[in-house]
Amino acid sequence: MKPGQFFKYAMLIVSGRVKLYREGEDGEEFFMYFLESGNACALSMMCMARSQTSTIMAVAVEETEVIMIPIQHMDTLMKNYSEWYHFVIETYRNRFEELLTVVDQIAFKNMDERLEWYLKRQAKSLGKTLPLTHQQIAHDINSSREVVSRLLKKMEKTGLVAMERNSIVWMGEELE
Amino acid sequence: MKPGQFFKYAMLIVSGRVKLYREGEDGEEFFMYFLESGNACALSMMCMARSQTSTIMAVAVEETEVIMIPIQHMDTLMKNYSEWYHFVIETYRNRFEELLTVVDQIAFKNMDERLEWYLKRQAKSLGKTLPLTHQQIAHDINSSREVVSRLLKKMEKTGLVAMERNSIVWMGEELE
DNA sequence: ACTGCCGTGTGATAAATATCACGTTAAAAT
DNA sequence: ATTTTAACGTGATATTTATCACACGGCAGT
Repeated sequence: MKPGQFFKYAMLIVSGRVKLYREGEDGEEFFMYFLESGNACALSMMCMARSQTSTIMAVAVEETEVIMIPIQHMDTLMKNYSEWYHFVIETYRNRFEELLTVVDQIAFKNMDERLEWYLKRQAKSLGKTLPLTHQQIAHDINSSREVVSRLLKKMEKTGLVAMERNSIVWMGEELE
Repeated sequence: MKPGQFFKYAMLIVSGRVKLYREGEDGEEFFMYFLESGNACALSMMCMARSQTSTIMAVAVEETEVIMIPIQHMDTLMKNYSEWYHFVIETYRNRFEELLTVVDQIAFKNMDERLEWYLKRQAKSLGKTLPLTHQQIAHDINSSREVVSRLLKKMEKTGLVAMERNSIVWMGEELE
């Protein structure tokens, strides 16, 4: 899903994982959040009223099943099923909150804290072993490989992560 | 309105202006957007389902009139008035988009571009003459006065702004 | 076993931004 | 009119992050 594409369906993730990120003008990327089993894509639901276009990048990073609800059914669903209605509002709210925390991070925090936060979120989604190269991480937080390498090295010394080739193991506190 | 306060009403701005911003742990601020005449506060509408708390700072920067709709009426309004329903969804969507552009700026752009973008948005809301000190601007974009001063000086040389004591005049292209 | 690629480590350097110190100016207060 | 205060200007320096250059080691393909 790329910016400019039309939404014709509201989407619910049944299984798998979708990565949502922004793309800068020069091809930079910035990771925002994952959609996972049970989540709905807030944007796809908000565009419903008039088949508006997406403004965000989304790629399935695993084999993913989705339920696609034609947008013309959204209005009647919303009106007639209050469970559904509340689910949708709750989805909006959660994504909005998540975006706000993303803003906090990049507005107020330095790279070391941002990296830590990034890894923690990845670990929450993917488990403690993260199949990520330094290069990929750098890409996701819009930094550079060298910086990520050095910061990881520091975190390894404090015991927060362990490094292996092609993966990082998150050793931080329990994840919910 | 501070983080932690409960929403008991969904709010519509009738006149005036409300500034929404985030607050960092050490008291830093980061300007997000204005709510103006005709706008609704998206967050206040999303918290309705269960009187959830706000997570954002909001202050009226002008004498402001608002319509406050008790949240317990929101559900029935949404179900029975499709105009209202679409207005609410549209509000969600617009704020969401706005947040995404904020993320873009701080994730991908340098201070000079961010300052320019900030001033342009202010000018769009407040008119070409902006009653802002360098210090206030620095605060809003989470930078420092000196940096803002120097960047403004550069922008003045290219004719993009004119500076007066206690205010900046935006000389850029027409605004919408 | 050899080759080449990719991921990683690391010093040196550059660029962007923040901070410090101090000076200047203009408006406000007395 | 003098004092006081807040806003602005500017060089010097520090910090953070990005970039460059290159080295090393593992692993896959031949």
